Amino acid sequence: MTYHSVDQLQNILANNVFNYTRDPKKAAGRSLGTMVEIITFYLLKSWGLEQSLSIERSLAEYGNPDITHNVEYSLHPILQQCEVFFSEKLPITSTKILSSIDKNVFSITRFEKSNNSLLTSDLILRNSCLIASSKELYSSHLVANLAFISNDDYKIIISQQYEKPYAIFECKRVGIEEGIKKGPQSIEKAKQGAYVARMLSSLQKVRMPSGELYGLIYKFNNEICIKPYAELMAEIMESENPSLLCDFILTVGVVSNHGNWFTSDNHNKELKVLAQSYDWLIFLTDKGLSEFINHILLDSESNFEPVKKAFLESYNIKRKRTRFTKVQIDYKADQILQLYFSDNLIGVENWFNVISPKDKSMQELKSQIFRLKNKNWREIHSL
DNA sequence: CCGGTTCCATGGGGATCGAG
DNA sequence: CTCGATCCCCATGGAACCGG
Repeated sequence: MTYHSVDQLQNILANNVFNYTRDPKKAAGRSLGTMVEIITFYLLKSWGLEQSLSIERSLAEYGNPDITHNVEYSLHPILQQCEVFFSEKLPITSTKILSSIDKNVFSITRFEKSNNSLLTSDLILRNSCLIASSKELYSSHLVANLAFISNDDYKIIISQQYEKPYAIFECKRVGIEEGIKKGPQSIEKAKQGAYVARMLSSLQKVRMPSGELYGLIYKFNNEICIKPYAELMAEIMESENPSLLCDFILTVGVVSNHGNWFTSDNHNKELKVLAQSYDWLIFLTDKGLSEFINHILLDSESNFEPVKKAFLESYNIKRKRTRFTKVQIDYKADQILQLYFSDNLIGVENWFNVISPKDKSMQELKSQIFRLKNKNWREIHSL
């Protein structure tokens, strides 16, 4: 297999794919960001979180809903779920899906329909397709996912997600400048990411004069709970107490290395800023990202041909419509990616290193997420 | 000049709306 | 319903700028 560093891959993409743009290297860098997003999405999907997942929802800051941030991936409590079998002509629009729901099972009167299509007539799938949302703040929204297609019959799963998530994922990437060891641009994005990571959850991070990190959380009736961060986090994980959980959001950052960031002890400032801001910071290694790109784009004799085709059709001066992003993806490419990730789940998990918390593993991250997923959110939010 | 911060051009995505 | 326009948001990376 051809191995390239990510920098080499960026140059290959710049020269061969993005040569039509004014700044090919920048556009290639942007597309590597898309790859990180796609890898993260299919990882979450192969963990079985698809029905809980929303993409690019606007989330309010804790205690300050005036300010909102669009968050890449968020995991929400599922309030209700139903399946629909469906054999109409493409596209599968929100209107068609909503009209096929049994209203006795699932009341949709409080919802406002979206204009999204789950599957377009030229087979572009919309991941975590938002079909309707409720107008009231912090209520819920409906997400549709395509389970499978057989003989023009479509099985669709519709999940009603509670608006307030229990976990979020954000993907970031920073590139190295040609011939320069350390760039100026990364710190700004690190700070932007850090700001969002620190503003969404009720669990606030506080530094003691000694340097020790504490967690602070307001309980009901104005009681403040403050204790060492790791201890408080463990308590939240164990807890079913609504006042600890109702506004808690586990924040996860996914970063990828591009020359000036290191997985070694040699963390630079940007990485330190992010590591202390997210609850979890995981690092997609060069090896992982290169392996993915080599497989889907550069391997000439692979069965990833439809994935490669979708990518090239998306980034091309004559392109009609993008079909290779975390949201809109070519249906065939999606099927291949799903299979690839579920068949190679252990390998994919090994593409990541955990940077913080120190000495934790991807398996522990996974188990924390499932622990949260399985809490009784109806009770916690008194629904 | 050095090592940083701030600014900004460019690429891209999603939601929404209105014309056809 | 479809498509394009528009608005808003975010990411990437290079240039300008600044204090010592």
